[in-house]
Amino acid sequence: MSAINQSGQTNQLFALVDVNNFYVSCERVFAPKLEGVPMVVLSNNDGCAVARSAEVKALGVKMATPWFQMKDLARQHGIQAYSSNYTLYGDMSSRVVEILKTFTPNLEVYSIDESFLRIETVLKQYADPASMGQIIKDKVKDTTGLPVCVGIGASKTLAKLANHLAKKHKQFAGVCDINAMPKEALYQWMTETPVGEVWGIGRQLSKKLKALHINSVFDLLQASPQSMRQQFGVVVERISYELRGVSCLELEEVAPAKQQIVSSRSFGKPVTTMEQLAESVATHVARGAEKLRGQQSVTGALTIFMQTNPHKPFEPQHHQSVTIPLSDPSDNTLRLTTAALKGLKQIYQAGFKYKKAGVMFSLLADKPTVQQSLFDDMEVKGKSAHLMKAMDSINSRFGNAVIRTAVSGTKQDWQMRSGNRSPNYTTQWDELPVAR
DNA sequence: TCTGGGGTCCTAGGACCC
DNA sequence: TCTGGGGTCCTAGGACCC
Repeated sequence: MSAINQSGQTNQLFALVDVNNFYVSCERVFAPKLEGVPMVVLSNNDGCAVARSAEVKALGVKMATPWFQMKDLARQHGIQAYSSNYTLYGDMSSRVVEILKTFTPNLEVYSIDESFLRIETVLKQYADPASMGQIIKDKVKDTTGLPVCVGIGASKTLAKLANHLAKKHKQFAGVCDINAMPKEALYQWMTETPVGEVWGIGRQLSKKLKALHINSVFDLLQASPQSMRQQFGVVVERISYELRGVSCLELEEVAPAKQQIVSSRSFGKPVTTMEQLAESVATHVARGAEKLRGQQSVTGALTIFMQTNPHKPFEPQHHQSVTIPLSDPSDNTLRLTTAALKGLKQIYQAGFKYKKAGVMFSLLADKPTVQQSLFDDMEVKGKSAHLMKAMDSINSRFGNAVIRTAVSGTKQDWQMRSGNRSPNYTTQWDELPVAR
């Protein structure tokens, strides 16, 4: 009997499948000569390292280290740097997910390189969870060329921890099942693992926990969930339960619509003029509006923000934002751009060197379907006049609406639309795309 | 001038994640 | 000279209402 399952709370079993050094591994799939070569993938403008190969991690290079700061090291060790190619990574990510879906339908895509799987329902096809993990690992490698590690546990947090162990310690050969581990061994691993490695315990919480002599994962396991709640709130309480194998975080199989959408970017060179900022803001609004439409949302407010370079504290700093509520929520690029530029004018100040600008859409709502009311108050004179008027009206609000409309166009149709049903009513529906 | 309690909504900021 | 771009959740405090 495993240590963790003794709570008897649940038989759920989670697997976390995580691609090793994802961006680096993607690049290596298409350039096998890079295998074993120390390398990084750089962020926008080739600013920071956003992915590091194992060789580079071993040199002590931290995530998001600026490339210019590691150039000496790069020369010494022959570190190769690649600009990022997010289209490629997105495509590779989808391929991995497709493979994982062949193992279980219960899957949550957690990030571009990680998925949680619920596996207890499909285990009978395998000798044990670890061998299932091994098969997953091999299949992803064979099919996509990407190396993954698999962590298995009775909660998401334990699966995460198991994945960490699988990545960090060679003896697991890339697959670690915490659930099957004897208690003594598990506690030993937990004692050797710093509390900051636990999913949800970041820098600040680590510091506070350490002040209470909670240094290792095991120490945190020993602390009571109640006392954790008292001192740190519900988040740490939940982690505390999760570590005990009491699953508090469910699989989110359908990704909920975003609650906010951001588009922002650093400038390669400092930007000073209103014209440059306006161009950037317009680009970001267009990108954001595409994302909005992609999830069938409209935004009720947009925030424009820009800032100078915080890494140059001796230069004059300007960090400003303005939020513009929209009386009429929209996903129309033109309308949003107009509002955004108005906001930009409010906060722009000449004389600063801006380093970053962007836009955030918030107060998102489902995009309304074509509204009854648009038709209700129209007199029935003829189909085309109606449609033109309705389309104009909708177009002015949503810009890119797809209007479902009745093509039979008899008076009865319109009466039915306003609730006055005719028994013989039949109609066909067409989708009329409206020009953007 | 003193004096209540409870609820909701909104916002800002902090902490975390990849 | 060169320093990422997204997201989420939680909490506290203020405004407002009854």
